[in-house]
Amino acid sequence: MITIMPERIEQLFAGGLTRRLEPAQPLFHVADVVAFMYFVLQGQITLSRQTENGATVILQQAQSGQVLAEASAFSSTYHCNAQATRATHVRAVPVNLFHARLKQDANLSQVWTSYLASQVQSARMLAEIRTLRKVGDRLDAWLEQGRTMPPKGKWQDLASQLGVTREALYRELAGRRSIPTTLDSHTR
Amino acid sequence: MITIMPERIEQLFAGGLTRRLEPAQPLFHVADVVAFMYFVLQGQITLSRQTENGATVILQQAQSGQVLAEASAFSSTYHCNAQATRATHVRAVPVNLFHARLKQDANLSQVWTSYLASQVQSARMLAEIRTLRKVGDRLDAWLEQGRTMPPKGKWQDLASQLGVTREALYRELAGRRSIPTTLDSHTR
DNA sequence: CGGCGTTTTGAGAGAGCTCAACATCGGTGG
DNA sequence: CCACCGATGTTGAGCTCTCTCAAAACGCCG
Repeated sequence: MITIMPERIEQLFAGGLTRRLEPAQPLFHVADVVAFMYFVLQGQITLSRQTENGATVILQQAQSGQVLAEASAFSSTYHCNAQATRATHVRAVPVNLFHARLKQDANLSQVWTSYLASQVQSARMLAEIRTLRKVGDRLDAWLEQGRTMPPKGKWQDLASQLGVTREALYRELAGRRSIPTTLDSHTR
Repeated sequence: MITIMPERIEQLFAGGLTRRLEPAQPLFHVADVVAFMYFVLQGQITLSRQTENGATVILQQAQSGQVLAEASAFSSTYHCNAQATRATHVRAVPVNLFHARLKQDANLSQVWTSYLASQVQSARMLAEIRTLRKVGDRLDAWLEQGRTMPPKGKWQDLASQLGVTREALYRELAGRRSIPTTLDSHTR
């Protein structure tokens, strides 16, 4: 497994405009022309799409350190909506500059490719984690990735990452606190 | 959303050796030196890793048309185990040839990058699908991606894609057959 | 025909979700 | 300094859904 340093991807967004979004503020909509590539500095952006039946499908919850809708680099228009879930800072770089950098700098190109590969990896991992039924198992699998517990105050974010309600996560954590020595997870 | 034609990625594996794997046969193990990149022609390969606690974490279920462990292209050794879940055909290309092709052919490089971007997209989508609780919702979301129902005989594979048991999927399908006109999904 | 894998359907149990109440903490303003 | 407020954390009780275990009905092929 490769370890991607987020600072390196940020090189691709060097000199870009920083833009601040209020909670629920949209960044772009379906069918908009792709003019910029965005990098989440802080906060969270939700990418979603409306289905024919009117249901909303979430495509990505972009966290800080992630690039928004990587595939939009290959498209002339967006195929999803982007909206801040809370106060968020993004860095924007014109797509043509983005492509120019990739073309001219083989190093940056490598950074971009390995970033994509690592995103594939972690997205697949997350998908597998979310097939686990018990929150304890999900938490274990998540922690096994070399991740550590976020500070108190961000546990709700962890809960939504794991795909469970905050109550369920709180209960799991409470249970672990009360029996700190018992490490065996009773699978099934 | 970009549409990736699997034939194009296959260009990267042109001239590679085709290898046949029996069910449960391993392809490589953790710590093995990365010598080849693999493309699944037919069948399925499971990528997994053992955690310190002895639990097995699944990282990817590579389907036909997918490249195995894309991130291994950037690593000297594998960080996961690969094993066929059933009879499977893979195409193998030496990593150095793989890299040489990417370097020499800007077109192939583009194919590779857009393939990675599309994989990121679909993996994230799958992760979101698997946070839905009802199999009906998961199936709807899956179908909304422009995918169509696989032929009878492959519904079990769909079930595992959706992260549900085959019984649950069969029941859902049976329910839809009996009320073919009712299209509204009662999302509470 | 017999065997094997897929598809169906049933019944019970388990685990998380929902709804609800309440505690805690930090910041704000009187 | 204290009352108030919003967001986070905690805990309880019932509901809902899928999973699990079980038992058949098919369907295909040697």
